[in-house]
Amino acid sequence: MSSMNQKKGRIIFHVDCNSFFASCEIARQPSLKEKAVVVAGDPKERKGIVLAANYVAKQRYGIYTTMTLWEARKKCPELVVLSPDFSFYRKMSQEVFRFLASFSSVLEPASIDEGYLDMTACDWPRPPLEIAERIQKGLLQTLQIPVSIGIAPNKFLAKMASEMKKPLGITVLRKREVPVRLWPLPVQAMHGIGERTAQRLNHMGIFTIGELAKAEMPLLQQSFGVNGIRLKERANGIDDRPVDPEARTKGKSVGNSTTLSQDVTEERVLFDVLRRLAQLVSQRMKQKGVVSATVQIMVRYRDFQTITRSKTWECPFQEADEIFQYAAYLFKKHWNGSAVRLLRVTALDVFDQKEAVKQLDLFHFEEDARDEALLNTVKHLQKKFGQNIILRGSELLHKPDK
DNA sequence: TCTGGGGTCCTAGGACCC
DNA sequence: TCTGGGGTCCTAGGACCC
Repeated sequence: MSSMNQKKGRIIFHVDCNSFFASCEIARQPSLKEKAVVVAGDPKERKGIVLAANYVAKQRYGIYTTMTLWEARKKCPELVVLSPDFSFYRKMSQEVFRFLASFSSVLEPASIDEGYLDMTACDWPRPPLEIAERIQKGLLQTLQIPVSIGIAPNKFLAKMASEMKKPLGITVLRKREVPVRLWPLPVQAMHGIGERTAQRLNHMGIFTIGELAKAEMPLLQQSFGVNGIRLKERANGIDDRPVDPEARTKGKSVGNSTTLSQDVTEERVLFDVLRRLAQLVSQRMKQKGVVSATVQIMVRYRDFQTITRSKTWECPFQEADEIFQYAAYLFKKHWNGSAVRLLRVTALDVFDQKEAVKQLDLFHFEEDARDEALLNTVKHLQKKFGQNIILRGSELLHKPDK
């Protein structure tokens, strides 16, 4: 909100793994260290883009993430190209966070390879800079993962700070340094401003973070709504968001997608893909112990035109079969018949499996309680959540276990 | 022989209800 | 015999991030 209720004196670390996927690969194959290494998908499957590049590839050859493998090879013919191994990266990520958790319990993973630590309440006897050095050295020695660390009074500044020196940097950014260190930068250097917003700001005559910091609020609010207010605050170094250890665990959706190795027009093949994606989604939902009542599909056509369609059903689900049925229903209804490049199936607004039963407690029925459809629904729920779902009078109840 | 796969958040319009 | 206004839910799409 305003700078008045900005919490004073917090110490926030942003820890960012450098070239994470590439670093993981080099950790298990150290002989690659001096070579130019990228992790990339298979071009035969039309997935040939660079997902991560180590610093040799980045600095010596100018290779960057999202570049096509074809371009990267042109820049460096002897490039070492590895296929992604996501389960290995997830395992390494868990190790990184386990290590970080030993420095502060107020830890918020922000993605697979970065996280925030609130060090304010930690009674470490050493100054923050020294703790950051310990974290950096520790991760490098025990896991061979290089990280950059930003130290600042809030998340936004910590994030901006960790970006300033890579790889293996530690950067302290104080609020009073914002005019000198952030304001000269172009707006697109700011976390939260992408290509589109940068263009629109430039159009308004705002090119640097400093100009954004001093921009007229009504103007920003008119063009960007609540985001306008937020952008101006951030440009002034203000950010009240707490480091929330729960933020990541309460996920909002679970989805899987795939780019087909060729554009497909044959319905049967597309349905097979949807079935496979539904299985993956179901598997991950079960791992997380969540259910959902909303399925979304995404269809990208040959020309990259992309649509999403979703629908909410009455009963929460988790089984692959159901997810497939719902996805297939949406696909049948909305597919325009032309060649498909990518398919995605997502369970939206997922919630805890245990909550599902609680929610049913609140699920009231009127006089149509004896409708066959309703009874079927109840049977269906019993099958999924156990016999302790009962219909009493006009209410669907969860009967507690004895 | 371009353009991966996993997400989050916000907006805006329409339906529906009071 | 003329059309308000507020609130909420659902759906679609866009911007952004790693």
